[in-house]
Amino acid sequence: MRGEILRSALHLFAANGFGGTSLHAIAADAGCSKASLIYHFSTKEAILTELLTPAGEGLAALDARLDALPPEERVAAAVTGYVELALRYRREVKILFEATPTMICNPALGDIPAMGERLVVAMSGGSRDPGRIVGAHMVLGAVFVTCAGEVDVPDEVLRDELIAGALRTLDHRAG
Amino acid sequence: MRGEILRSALHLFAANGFGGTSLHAIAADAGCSKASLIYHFSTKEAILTELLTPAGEGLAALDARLDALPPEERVAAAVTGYVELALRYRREVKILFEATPTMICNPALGDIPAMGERLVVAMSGGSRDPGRIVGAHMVLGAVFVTCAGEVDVPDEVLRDELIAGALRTLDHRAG
DNA sequence: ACCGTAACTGTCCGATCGGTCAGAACTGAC
DNA sequence: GTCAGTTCTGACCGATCGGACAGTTACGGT
Repeated sequence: MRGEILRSALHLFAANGFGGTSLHAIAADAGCSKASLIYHFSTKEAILTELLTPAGEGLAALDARLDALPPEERVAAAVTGYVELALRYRREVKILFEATPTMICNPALGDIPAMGERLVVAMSGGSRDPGRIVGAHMVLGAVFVTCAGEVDVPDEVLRDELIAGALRTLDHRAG
Repeated sequence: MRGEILRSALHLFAANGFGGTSLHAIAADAGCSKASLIYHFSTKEAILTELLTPAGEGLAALDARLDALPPEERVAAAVTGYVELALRYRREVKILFEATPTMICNPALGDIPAMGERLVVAMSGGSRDPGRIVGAHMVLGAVFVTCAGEVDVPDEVLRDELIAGALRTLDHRAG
């Protein structure tokens, strides 16, 4: 039942957003009562937190992996890791996509926003050059919305093209 | 008063999203009653529509301008025009950013989603190559979130770096 | 058979939402 | 002054929201 609730919530949050999904809707989709949701998860936000936990852990693991890498390999590894993570957790990305403006400071998101910032630093190579910083933000957004939206392309192709495109974006001439 | 309402709504929608902003909040910020909002605009969505109209017209004008251009100039013009539009209507972009997943089919958005799709076609050069299509979606998202977020870079620099980065993203080696 | 605990539900609650409506307050024309 | 029309408001409405709570069912250990 608990799993059923999570599955329904993931599906509905991704389709209609967090704010756009009522507990009633989740309960109806999962085939249980609204009170049952609150029994398993004490709060609506707790459902969101649990849904985003695996993605957050993946992001933390990526962050740790990058730290252990020599600086010259970091950018490429950050891009590859980020793209793979975003593709694996497509629906979570879609949820975050809608949640970002409204609840960027919400504790339900955990450390995800902070690690997003660290990812930008990694992809910009730690540089203070505005070009690198803007480029890193662009990559973050590019992968974000491409994964959230439905582009009619097989996943493996999407993966490769995202990585290639992101590296192109970051590639400073005479760098 | 009408202008005051629009200014408050633009500010609040951009900060908290459309769904996250109540009529009461707009009225309080504008210094009038909730009923006064409904007097000037018959509906909450009507406020949104009016707020997004200038940006939508700018997008339509860009679309028309691209149509009158020889194909080989279209991609660069699309990128430049899109970046300038997104920077000029930053707050509107931020509103759209949050609205996209939830109300993509909402009539309040007018033709904006459709013209977004046409922009993708223009930036992909009308190609069916997955790489070009993914690249165009990436540019759309990259400019979108970079303008919606607050990157600590002066506007002119941001403009130039966005255009340069986007062209890099789209630039396919060996045609 | 009995009981304690976990799983689940129906019902109710206060808050907030977008929107309605009858009328007050202001305004310029005559 | 007064009257018509625009602008604005307080009070109210039904709907919906997230959540609380008491009570019921299912079940495994003894």
